[in-house]
Amino acid sequence: MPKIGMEPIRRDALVKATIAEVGIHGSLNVSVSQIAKRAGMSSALAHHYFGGKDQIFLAAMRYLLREFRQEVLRAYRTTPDRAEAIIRASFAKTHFDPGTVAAWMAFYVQAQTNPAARRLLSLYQRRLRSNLTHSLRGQVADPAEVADVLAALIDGIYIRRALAAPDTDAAAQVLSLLQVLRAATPQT
Amino acid sequence: MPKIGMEPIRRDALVKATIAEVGIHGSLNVSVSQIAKRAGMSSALAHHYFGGKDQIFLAAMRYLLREFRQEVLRAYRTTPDRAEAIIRASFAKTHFDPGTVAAWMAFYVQAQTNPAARRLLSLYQRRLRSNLTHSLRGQVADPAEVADVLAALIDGIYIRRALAAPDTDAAAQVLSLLQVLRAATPQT
Amino acid sequence: MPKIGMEPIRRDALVKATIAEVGIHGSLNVSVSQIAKRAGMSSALAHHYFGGKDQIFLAAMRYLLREFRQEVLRAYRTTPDRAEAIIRASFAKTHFDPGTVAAWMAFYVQAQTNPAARRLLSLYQRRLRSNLTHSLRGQVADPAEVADVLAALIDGIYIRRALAAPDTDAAAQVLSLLQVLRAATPQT
Amino acid sequence: MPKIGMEPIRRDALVKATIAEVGIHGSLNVSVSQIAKRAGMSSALAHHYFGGKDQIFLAAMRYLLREFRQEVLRAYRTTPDRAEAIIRASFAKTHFDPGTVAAWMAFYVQAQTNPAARRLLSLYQRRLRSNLTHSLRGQVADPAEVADVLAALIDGIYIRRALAAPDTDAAAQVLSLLQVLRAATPQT
DNA sequence: AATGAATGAGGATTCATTCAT
DNA sequence: GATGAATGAATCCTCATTCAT
Repeated sequence: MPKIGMEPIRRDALVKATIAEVGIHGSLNVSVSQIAKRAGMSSALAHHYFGGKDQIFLAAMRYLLREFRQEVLRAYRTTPDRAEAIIRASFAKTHFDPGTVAAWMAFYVQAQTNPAARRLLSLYQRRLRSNLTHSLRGQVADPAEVADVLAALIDGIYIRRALAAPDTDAAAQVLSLLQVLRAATPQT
Repeated sequence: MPKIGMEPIRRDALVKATIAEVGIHGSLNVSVSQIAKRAGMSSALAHHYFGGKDQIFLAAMRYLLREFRQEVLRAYRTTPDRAEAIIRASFAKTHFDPGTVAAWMAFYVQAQTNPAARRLLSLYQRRLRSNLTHSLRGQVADPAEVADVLAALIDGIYIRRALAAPDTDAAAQVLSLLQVLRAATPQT
Repeated sequence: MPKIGMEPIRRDALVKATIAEVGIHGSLNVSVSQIAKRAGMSSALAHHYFGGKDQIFLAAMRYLLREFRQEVLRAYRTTPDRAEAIIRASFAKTHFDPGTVAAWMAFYVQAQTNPAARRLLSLYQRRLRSNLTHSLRGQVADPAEVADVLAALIDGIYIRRALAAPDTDAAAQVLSLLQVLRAATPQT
Repeated sequence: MPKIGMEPIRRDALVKATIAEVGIHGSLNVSVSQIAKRAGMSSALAHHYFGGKDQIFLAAMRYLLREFRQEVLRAYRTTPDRAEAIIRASFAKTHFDPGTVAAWMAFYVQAQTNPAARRLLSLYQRRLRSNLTHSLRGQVADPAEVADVLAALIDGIYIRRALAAPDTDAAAQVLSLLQVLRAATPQT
């Protein structure tokens, strides 16, 4: 009995299985078969839906970035200060799931040679920068510059927290810097 | 060609070939044969000297960290401000060689699952933090905290510069933040 | 050529090819590729179906032991004396095929270190002993003890006949001993 | 300082190292390097003395057979009954050292294809048979035939004891059969 | 839509053996 | 006599991908 409308369900299952499997192995050294098995289908079907391994992983990354966007939107609703909302969303617990961490590290690796991955990373970075810049308007002298620093700091702290012992509150660290910067370079 | 005492020569050649090859491929998906060929020897000899692929890559990473240490020492000699010296050394041109960048990204991936890699990364991070802390003593209220922020910022900016267009001066960005932090939280 | 239900066919082909190839080489120093080629498939498929070389060989041994069991059952039908049937089956011509001999010798080697092989050998020995014991009941004073001797003698003569010139009738030798033992230690 | 007369010492060390290493691995899957390292020399030297791996192993087998011969001679001195002496020597404790067991099993494998090994095995078997025949002269009707049975039984029981749990006294089992045979077929 | 079947290509690793010193 | 250096060849195993059904 041919099922109709299975495609989105299958794709979603594969994306989630990819993240889980990447998390378990800590890298992209995961076979399509492993992913497909976890997603409850044959590897041939995975190929059928995505065309190849690279595209499966790319879809997984797009999914993670989409999740992140929604995390930010949620934070907007509970945190009046937009910059703070972005920072808090950047360090949401889900980002530290093994799968997410491993996917991000692998993504950095891929971005060096895979044009599609590089574009995606670029897009994420531009968006983050733009969001931060907007959120800082009217608060600091040079919003774009401060946004740059904050964005880089977010990435830097994320890597350190993700790979080393997460002993301190990552968001707090960025927020305290934000405070300093706001005080130091107020908009005149 | 001398037939004795080849070991250090071979090891060195392999380490350099590894970095080059990793740079070309953008990841650790490089065969030992490729590395060995570039280093001018058989893959069997590479295994003989290092025991396995992981150890070859680990040796390459140790080499890069050793290089970085020397970069810092050199900077100490030309830059009176120690914090600035560390920051400048962190963004030395050699760090942006494709091989070095790829090795670092791969290193982050490995650190998730390979204990030896994780230890090495930890060591590097502790050293950087300690050096920065010392260099900030007497200049800011809480040197350790500021060192933490600077270290993370260095990593964050490095990744962004390494993977995206290096349009701005990375060191300058960190240095300007350093200035702000010094002014904002002076030692009383 | 049917495209489904190939597994049992492939497995069988591999098992037989293994025995043949082991016979040709006289040991387990046979590559999976050689076996697979003889079985008309790629080595990858052989791995797919069996998981690894050890398991291919183990399957081959299980096949030989199964064959031996059937040999015994056949002998039961034509030889009224059960002990004699077992002995005759033990020296059936097929047991002296080069592949079978080589597999047995390799099996002895494997049994020293491979737990699965050891278990299988143990199972075979217990079965042979148990069958012989049953067959001797009511004929000799201590069936178990005589069974032990006969079983060992069967193995010992097999090795000698398999590795040296098979000039004498192996079964006859054991049978004559059996006769002696029956006469010497009758059940009272 | 060139050492003189090292050859026999080196060869002996290699032979003993071979047996030990074969015992550890349970098969001939032992590299010459491993053997040489255990014997305290380079693998190149091992090749120099023996010419190749096969010859090293053959030398080890010759050593074991020599040892066995001496075991028999020792037994002759303490056991008046020569047949019993041979049987006891055949099950001396040293024969059950892992190295000796593994070497024997490997020897059986080799005898199938290696002519030198086959000759050596043949020689051992003929000697054992001849010794047994002599020892039975004047005691049983057909010494050669009984010798054959005993020899095979010795091998068969050895394999069973070597590979399975050595719960019973192997020599006793053969000796009791010997007694039966002597009683059953006395020389008239 | 879905899959079992199938493989070519590749990769890490091992090793017996040779050779210059 | 002795060894470090060196390698070609081989081996097990994995995997992305294709295809007939």
